[in-house]
Amino acid sequence: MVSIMTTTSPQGRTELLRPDGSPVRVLVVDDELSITELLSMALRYEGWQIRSAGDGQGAVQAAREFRPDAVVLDMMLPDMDGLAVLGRLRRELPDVPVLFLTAKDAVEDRIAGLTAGGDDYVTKPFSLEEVVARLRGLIRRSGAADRRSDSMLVVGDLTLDEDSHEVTRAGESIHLTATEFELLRFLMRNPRRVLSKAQILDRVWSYDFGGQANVVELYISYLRRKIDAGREPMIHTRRGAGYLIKPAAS
Amino acid sequence: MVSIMTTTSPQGRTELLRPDGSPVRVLVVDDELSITELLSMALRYEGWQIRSAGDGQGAVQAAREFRPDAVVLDMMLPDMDGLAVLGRLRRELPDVPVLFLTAKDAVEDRIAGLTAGGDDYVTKPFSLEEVVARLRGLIRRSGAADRRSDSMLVVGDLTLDEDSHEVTRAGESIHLTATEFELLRFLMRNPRRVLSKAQILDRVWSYDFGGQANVVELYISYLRRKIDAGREPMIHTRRGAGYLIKPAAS
DNA sequence: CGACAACCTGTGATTTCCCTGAGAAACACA
DNA sequence: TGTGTTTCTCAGGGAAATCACAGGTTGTCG
Repeated sequence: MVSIMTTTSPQGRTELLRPDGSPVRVLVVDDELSITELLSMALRYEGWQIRSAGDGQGAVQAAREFRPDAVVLDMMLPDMDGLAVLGRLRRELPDVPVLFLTAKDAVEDRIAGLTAGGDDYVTKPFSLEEVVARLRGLIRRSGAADRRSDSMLVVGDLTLDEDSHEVTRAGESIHLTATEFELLRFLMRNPRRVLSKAQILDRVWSYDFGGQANVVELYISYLRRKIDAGREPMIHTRRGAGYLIKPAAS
Repeated sequence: MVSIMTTTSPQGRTELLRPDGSPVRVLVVDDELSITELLSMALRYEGWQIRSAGDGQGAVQAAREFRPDAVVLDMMLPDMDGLAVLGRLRRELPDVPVLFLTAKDAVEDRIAGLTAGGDDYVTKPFSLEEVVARLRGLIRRSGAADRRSDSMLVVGDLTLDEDSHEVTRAGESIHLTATEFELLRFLMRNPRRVLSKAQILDRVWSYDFGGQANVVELYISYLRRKIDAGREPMIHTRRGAGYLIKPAAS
């Protein structure tokens, strides 16, 4: 088992690294090219090293050569059943966590036992933030002995706990809806960085979202009402560019 | 006989360890690959070290080399009768407890005799929580005189005894059905953590459950009626995410 | 200073998710 | 075999969340 460390970059962004300082490796397995590319891009942006495969055969081979620290696996592959692929992967990589991608309506069906090993899953269509968050969780937890429960995002006096989904400002607990929570998580994972509406839409909403772009404005408005209400504002608009979050003091 | 210690990790999760600090070892014997893999995953996640075998021959050999602290043994093996395997295993590992896996309709009286010696059994199809709980019990008890009552889960004023299956809230005893008990145990083993309905279904219901996912909602509803009735609620819904349990105060 | 674009937010329709009562089916036990 | 218990399905009600729309506000630039 490979232990995983975390470091914090100047931007305050926490990165996962292997003990030798090399980037974390993730294998993405899906037969739809658009999905693997979408994921590869998003995950590379996290600073991770990505390899992708389009079928079970390729997945097993890539696992052998690439030795990833985590695997993203679509359960619907052309050449073999998802469970079969899983079995083969496990033989190559006994302790590597797997994030499953499943169709929404398959959930009730046959997720049986999938999350048993501390694995996790997301349903299609997913949002990239969701996938990244889950993967980070899996990798952190597989990092073994170093099981620090570092699932806490902190910006100024604002905290967000990814395990309990709890959010507080100045110690005061704040209730957020699912979408509000994901939006805030994205902002807090990129403090002091301007995020465009398009970026936000891409990452926080699921990839097949077809609605109006101004949902972002709407949800920013919701967040402000809950987080900045009466206080020194932390969420700022950069007109023509996007939004950013930063500690109130400064 | 090897004595077993327990430590508590940062997450508050209790782990079983051997006196030298190395992880507990469990040997899993079943001819169905899907079962051994399912179990291996789940047990590894408990922080245990797992070895698996697909038949009696392999089991005996693995026992000799691997020196496990406990064995999970399917009573239906291809090459030899379960009892024969058991006999051979006992010769290798006289004091190691065994958890039997049996078909539901198997002759119960034979099993009854077997478990007299402090062993235990579960019927297929089992739930992972069930197997983990039984194994923990066996290992703890084989770990000798030092029976520290570590079989107690406590969250706020709610207590759950994994040995006696007794549950109390604010000192008041509460009767739960088997399924309610397992659900509550799973929640209490992960306090302050949001657990999705799929995760819950995965661990608490048996691996071949094919029903509606809303049984989870139903049983949460039952639990609330018994545990939160009239009191400050401890079971909380995170709409769109899952459920979590936490002490009432907070 | 005026005009335009970008942004904010109230309102309400729609959808999604959750809760729970009623009863059928499976089971446990005498 | 009968009775009480437990598990689970189904379906209706209700609450919450999501989102479109549109009118108001603020900022920017000529």
